[in-house]
Amino acid sequence: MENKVRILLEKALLNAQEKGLLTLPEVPAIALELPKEKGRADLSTNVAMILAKKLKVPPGLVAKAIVENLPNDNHVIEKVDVAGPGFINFFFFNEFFQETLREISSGIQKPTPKVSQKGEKILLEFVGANPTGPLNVVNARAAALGDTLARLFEVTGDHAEREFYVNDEGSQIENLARSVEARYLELDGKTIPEFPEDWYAGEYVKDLAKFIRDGFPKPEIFGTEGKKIYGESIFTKERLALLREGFKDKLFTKISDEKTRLQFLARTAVIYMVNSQRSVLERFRLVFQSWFFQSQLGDSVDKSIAVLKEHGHIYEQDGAIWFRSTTFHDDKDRVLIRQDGRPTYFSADIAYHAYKKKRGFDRLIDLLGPDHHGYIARTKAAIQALGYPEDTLEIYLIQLVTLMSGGKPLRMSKRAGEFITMEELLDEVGIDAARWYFLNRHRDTHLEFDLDLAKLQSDENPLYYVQYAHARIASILRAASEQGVKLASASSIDLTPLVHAAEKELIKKMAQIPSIIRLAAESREPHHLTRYAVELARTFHSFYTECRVLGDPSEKKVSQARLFLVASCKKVLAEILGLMGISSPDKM
RNA sequence: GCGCCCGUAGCUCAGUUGGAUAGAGCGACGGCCUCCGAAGCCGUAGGUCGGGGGUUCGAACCCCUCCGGGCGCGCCA
Repeated sequence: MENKVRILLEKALLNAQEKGLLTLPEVPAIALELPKEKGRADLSTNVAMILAKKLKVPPGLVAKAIVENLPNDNHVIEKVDVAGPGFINFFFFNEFFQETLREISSGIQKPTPKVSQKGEKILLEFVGANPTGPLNVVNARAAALGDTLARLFEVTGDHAEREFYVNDEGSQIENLARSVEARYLELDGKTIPEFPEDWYAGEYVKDLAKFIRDGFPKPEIFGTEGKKIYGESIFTKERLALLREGFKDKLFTKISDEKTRLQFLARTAVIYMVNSQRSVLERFRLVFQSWFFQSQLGDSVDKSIAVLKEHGHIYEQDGAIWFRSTTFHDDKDRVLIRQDGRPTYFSADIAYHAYKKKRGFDRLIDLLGPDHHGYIARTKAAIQALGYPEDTLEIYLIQLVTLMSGGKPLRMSKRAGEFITMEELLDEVGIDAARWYFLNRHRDTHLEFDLDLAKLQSDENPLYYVQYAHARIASILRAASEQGVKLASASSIDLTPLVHAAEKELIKKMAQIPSIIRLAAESREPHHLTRYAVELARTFHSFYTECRVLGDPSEKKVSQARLFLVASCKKVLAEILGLMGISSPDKM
C-alpha cells in the first residue's frame, strides 16, 4: 500500500521538477503515516514540509506542486488535500483497499529487502552469561530481544546467526572450581572455611558437587561435548567413567595434583552449567546456531595482539602490555597482558571479535548486560585498531529488570543467593508472557516486570488481548466451515463487497506490517512489534463488533469477502507473534 | 568527580528520528450480549512532556543549564 503511494509521489515530484516548479537535488525518502486521528486521511505524508526546509520554499507551495502533478490515471487515490502546515492527505478508492488485501494475503506485501544492500551476514552475540551460575532475568530479556532481532533480520533479507559466548577461562571460573571443591569436601564431612565474597555460594554449586560425588543424571554430555571442547586429556576414559558412577570419596586420590584437579572441576562445571543454560534457553524456544568457548581462542589472542602491535597501538608500561585505545576515543588505555603475564578478559574479547570478523560477517551485533557499559568504547576502539570500520560493530546494552510482585519490587541479592532465575521466571509466568513483556519495552529502559499482571489470564493483560484476537478468528473459521462457507483463494475471491469503514481500517492496519518490521529491524528495537500487535488486535476487535462475518445467507458474497479478510488478518497476527517467538493459539 | 541511560496521564510505557488538537494499556466513571468467543466493543475524565533558557515557520524530540533517579568508571569477568 505504502509503496504504491510512494511511487505516485515520486512521479509527482519528477513531473513538478520537469515543469520547473521544484528543483530537487535528489528524490527524498518519503515517510508515510497513518494519521493519529482517524478520518483525517487514509494515509498522509509530510514530504512537502521536509522539502520546503531544504529548498527554502513555503511548504504550502511545495505541497500544491506535488498534489497538482500526481499522475491522475491511477486507481489508487480518490481524493487528496493539503492540510495543516503542509501535510498531504490521501483518500483511496475502495478498489485500492481490496487490491491491497489481496496482496497481503498472497504474501506480496512482505517487507522488501533493503535497497542499498543485498543482505548482510550478521552475527548476533547475546545472553553471553558466565557459566558460573544459572541464567537470570536480564539474560532472559537479552534472549527474547536477540532471538527476535535475528528473526527480523532474516525477514528483511539479511542473514543472522545467533551465537552464545562462553567465558570459560579466568579467575571467576577458578573461583567456581574452588567453590565446587569446597562443597565436595563438605559432603565428605570436612569442615570448610567461610566462603570468600567472590566464591559461589548458590545451591546449584552444592548440586554440582553432589553430582560429581554420586554421578551425573546425564553423564553423556561429558563424553560428547566435554571431550569435543576440552579434549581427551581432560575427559579421559577413566574420569568419564567416574563422572558416570560418581567419584565417591576418590576425587582427591584420583586427581591428587591440585592444579589438575581444579582444572578438571572447572571444565566439568562449565560443561554442566552450559548444558543447563542451554536447556532453559531451548525451553524459551531459543536455539543458538553456535556456542563459542573462550578457551577455543587458543593462540589467536597472541595473534590479534600482534596485529595491534603492527599497527602501532601497543606499548609496555609497569611490566604490563597496554592497548592505546584512547586513539579511538576511549577514556583511558587498557591492559591486555597483566604484569604476571596472564592475558585480560578484554584481550580475549579482542581476539574473539577479530575471529568473528574473519569468519566473514559483515556486521557484528553484541547485546550486553548493563554492567558492561565500560566495554563499548574499548571494544569499538579495538575493532578500529584491527582495521575494521567502526560501524560494523554495534553494541547495545540491555538494561536492568526489576521484578514486581504485589506492587513491590522483589529484592535480588546475588550474594545471599536470593535471585529469581530465568527458569523460575518461566515457571511463574510462562514463555509467551515472558517474551511479550521483555519485548514490550525499549531495550535501554529499566524494565519493571509485573509478575502479577503477566500471570493474569484476563483482559488486563495485553498479550491475551492479542492472542484472543487470533483465537477469535480461528473460531470464526471453524464456524464457517461448519456452516459450509468456504474460504476462497486470493486469486478467485470477489472482494468488492468490502467497502465498510471498519473493513478499510483493518486493511490499512494490516498493510502496515512491512514498514513496522523494517522499522523494528533497522532500529534494532523490537518493541515496535508489540505495539503494532496491540493496534492490529484492536482494529480487528473493533471491526468484529461492527461487521458480522457469518450470518445472513442472502449476503453470501459479503460473508465470503469478510471471511477472507479475517483469515488474512489471522495470518498477519500469527506472523507478528511468530517474529516474537510467541504462540498464536486457535483456542484459549 | 567524569561518562552513559532515564524523567511524558493515578500506574506501566509508546511517540516512526523536527510536524496536525502529545498517544496506548491498566486503573476510575458511564453505556453495549435473543446474533460468528464480553479474554470483546463504544464513550467520559485524566498532561506545565522534571524546571529554566536557546535554535525556527514549528520542539516531548536538537543545543545549554539546573533538579531528581539508575548504571558504569579493576592488571575481575
